[in-house]
Amino acid sequence: MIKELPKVYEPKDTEDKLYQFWMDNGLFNAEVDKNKKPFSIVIPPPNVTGQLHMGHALDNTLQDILIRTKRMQGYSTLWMPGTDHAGIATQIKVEAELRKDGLTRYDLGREKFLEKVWEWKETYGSRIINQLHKLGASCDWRRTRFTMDEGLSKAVREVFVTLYEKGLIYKGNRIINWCPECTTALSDAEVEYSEQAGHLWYIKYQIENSDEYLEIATTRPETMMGDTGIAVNPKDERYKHLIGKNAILPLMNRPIPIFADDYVEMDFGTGCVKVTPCHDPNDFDMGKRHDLEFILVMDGDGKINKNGGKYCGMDRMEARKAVVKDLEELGLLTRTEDYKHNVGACYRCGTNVEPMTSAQWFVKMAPFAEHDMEAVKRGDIRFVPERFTKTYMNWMENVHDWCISRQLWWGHRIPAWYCADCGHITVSRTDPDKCEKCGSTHIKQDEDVLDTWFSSGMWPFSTMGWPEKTEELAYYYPTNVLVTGYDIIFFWVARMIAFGLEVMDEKPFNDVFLHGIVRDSQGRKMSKSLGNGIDPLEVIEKYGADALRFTLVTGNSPGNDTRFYYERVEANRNFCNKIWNASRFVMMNLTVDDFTLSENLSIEDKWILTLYNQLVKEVTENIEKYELGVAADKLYSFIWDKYCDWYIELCKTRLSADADKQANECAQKVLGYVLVGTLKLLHPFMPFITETIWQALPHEGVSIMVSQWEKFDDKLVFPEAVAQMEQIMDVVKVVRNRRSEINVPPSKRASLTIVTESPELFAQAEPFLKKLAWASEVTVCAEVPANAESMVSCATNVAQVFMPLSELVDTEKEKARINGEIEKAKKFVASLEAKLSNENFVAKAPAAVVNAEREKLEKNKALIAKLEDSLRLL
RNA sequence: GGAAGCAUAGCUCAGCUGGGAGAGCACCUGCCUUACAAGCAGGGGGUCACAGGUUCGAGCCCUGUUGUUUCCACCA
Repeated sequence: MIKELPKVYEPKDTEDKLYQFWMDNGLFNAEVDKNKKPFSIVIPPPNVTGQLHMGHALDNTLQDILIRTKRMQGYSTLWMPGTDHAGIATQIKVEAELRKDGLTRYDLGREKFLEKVWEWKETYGSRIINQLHKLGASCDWRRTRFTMDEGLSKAVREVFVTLYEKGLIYKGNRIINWCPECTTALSDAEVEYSEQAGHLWYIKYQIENSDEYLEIATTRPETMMGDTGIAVNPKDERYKHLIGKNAILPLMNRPIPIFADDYVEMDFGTGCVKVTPCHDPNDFDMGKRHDLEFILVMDGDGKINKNGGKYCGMDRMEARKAVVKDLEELGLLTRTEDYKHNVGACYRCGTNVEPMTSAQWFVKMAPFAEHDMEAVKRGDIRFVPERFTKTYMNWMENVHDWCISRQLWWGHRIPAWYCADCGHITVSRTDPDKCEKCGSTHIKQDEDVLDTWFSSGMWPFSTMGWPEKTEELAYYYPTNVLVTGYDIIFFWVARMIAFGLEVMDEKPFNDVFLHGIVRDSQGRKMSKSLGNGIDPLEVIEKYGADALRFTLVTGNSPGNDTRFYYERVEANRNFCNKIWNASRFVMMNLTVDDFTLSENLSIEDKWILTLYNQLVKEVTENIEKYELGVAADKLYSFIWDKYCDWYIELCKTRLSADADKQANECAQKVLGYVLVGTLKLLHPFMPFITETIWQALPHEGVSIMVSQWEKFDDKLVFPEAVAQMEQIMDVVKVVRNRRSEINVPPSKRASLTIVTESPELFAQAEPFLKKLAWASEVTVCAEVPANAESMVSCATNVAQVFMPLSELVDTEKEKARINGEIEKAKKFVASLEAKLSNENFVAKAPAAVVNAEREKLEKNKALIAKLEDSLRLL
């Protein structure tokens, strides 16, 4: 039963073995069990070829804490794991690999390339899963899903076809964000804007059949070959006479109409806007409004196409220079200004995106938005912290149609077939062999694939087997909580809500528990380019997974970013060691084999049990409210400051060899009882060390993981004992303090004379005072001793303490010290008296508060009396 | 342009529904008091950004100001 534990906790020796033990015993496995309440979480699927970073570590630690707690509380828990195919990200990686051999994906062709990606996926797909094992994640790995699995692909197709049939998905030629590097369309969410230094070029446009010129500013001259109009504000007197006329587009020498549109701001630039409908979202809208010509001047690779006249073939930046140079030579460039403006970049490769019209597939968002916002408004779906509700709402209110087609190869191919004969598009759940309209067999599937987020949007139900009606779905859906970073609310959370409500007719989760970003110690985002990333695996290797987990959940509050410090990991590693040694101590003294509390509890037992019981209540509530950091802090301070610093010390006399056997066993049981209970409360946070210790202690059951969560116990409430214990502890503290001030080392023991009105209490406390206050002997009496003036004194509100150490003390200093303490207490008393004599306070404040203030007043008055008494003796 | 967060000890941050300001690290003093030196005991250090307001009472609630970060929008 009792094992010898080494003096220092070595997580490395145990963690992998324990994880294997849990796996071998199937403890992570989720089983549909009608006798239990379900609790489910789906993992935010990491990129299949990705590596564990601190963000994952945080995200999964939070989930693991929740799932482990619920498991212990008797729920049938499902933590559904899996990975995401991560379209662009993965394709980029494999293409980069090919580039090393001087190849592109086109050299291989679609089929061969996809084979290559699948190979890549096979090689690296399990890496991040294994890394999650290191963290202690208790997912049901048997159920691991991948967004391109057969089942999930089926779900994707089903959703696509269904939405298409409902008219919620359409194909249209619209303006989208194009990444010339990835050569694909992107959704609005996939564009990151940042301020870049650029120029405003002012260009002269001649009015047709006139000598008059218009001056127009632009930041992107390279697209001007696609200009098909010039807009002015209808109220602008300067240009009213030109409305309806044409201007000549320089370089192309093409007449373009001048028209009025409210969109134009009179006081910006020259008050004229050149309109390039194919290369600017606002111009696109104006183009539609005014029925302008749409001329696309760029190809997918960012080069000017044949519509760009002489600039055809030039790269967009090259074309910009050439256009500016030509305008200059023609004398049409009037001036150039430096100008800072926001430019969008691809979130994957960082290349500036090109807004351009393109035939793409879209999801109509307006019909979704209403339901999606309603569900949140109703409180059906709750954001934690609440403020993100607003973020979500704002986004939803202005949501645009979602571009879901990507010109990639890696992903779910769009199930649409184009008929070469009649042009009809056949969208089908099964691959068609002929056009559904004209029957022609000359049909060809759309080359494009779907946005990665399209498939992850259905993750909560696709992973549970939908569109099949599985018992998992019936039992575990909707999931209880989604844990993720606030940075992907739009990408993912919003889309899951949309698909869940539309497809399942039920929300995907009750709560959305959001966390922030893990930054480096200087508050910078961890990134490859900065090289400031900290590898969670290295941290685990050196300090243990428990220390890492604890570091990630403490010292921050939900939804806020957090900085990562090794100092904090070290502190938490030390905490592990503290727990380890406290447990060693208990085990070293262990002769009993169960921790059923005995009847004759002593005062210190009652004290710690009361605090422990309170801890159970609070930690449970905090976890329930997602206040994991608060719960962790409470565990930390209970274990360290209460259990170790006081209770273990208080027990030592009862545990000594010559102590009474019954008392000894009573102490052991309380020590064990509280230790085991605390380990359970701590287990979700620190699964490894708690299991290791739990296994070494007397226990029933296979693992602490599946032991029963502690509950608040009405029988373990002893307010009187707590009050008494605090009186004793006050005396200990005041003596320690006194001794420390005059530099008395613990080895120099001193007799204590305690003058008090509670002699029995302090007589009982004798062993504590000997052990904790380094007393050689303790005398308790009602009167101040005769030789008091030759002793060092200190006082609490219930006791005066005298120690024969006056040779170490300067009387004047002593007087000053006591006076200082009196002053401080008097000040406080005065403030309390003022408060209590305020009729409004007494009348309006809650009775409990008033009573507490009265109690404080009495205590401090008593303390002053004691101190003044001591002062008189000097 | 819109929205949100943050501003508390030297540093990084907690502070739950308002009731005499906390932790970790750092710093100072004294200790190997046989579970733990990854430790023990003690200590110093905060007009809780600023200005108003509500309240018996404000770090906490309200308004404004300043600084700072982020998100959304995208005026050519």
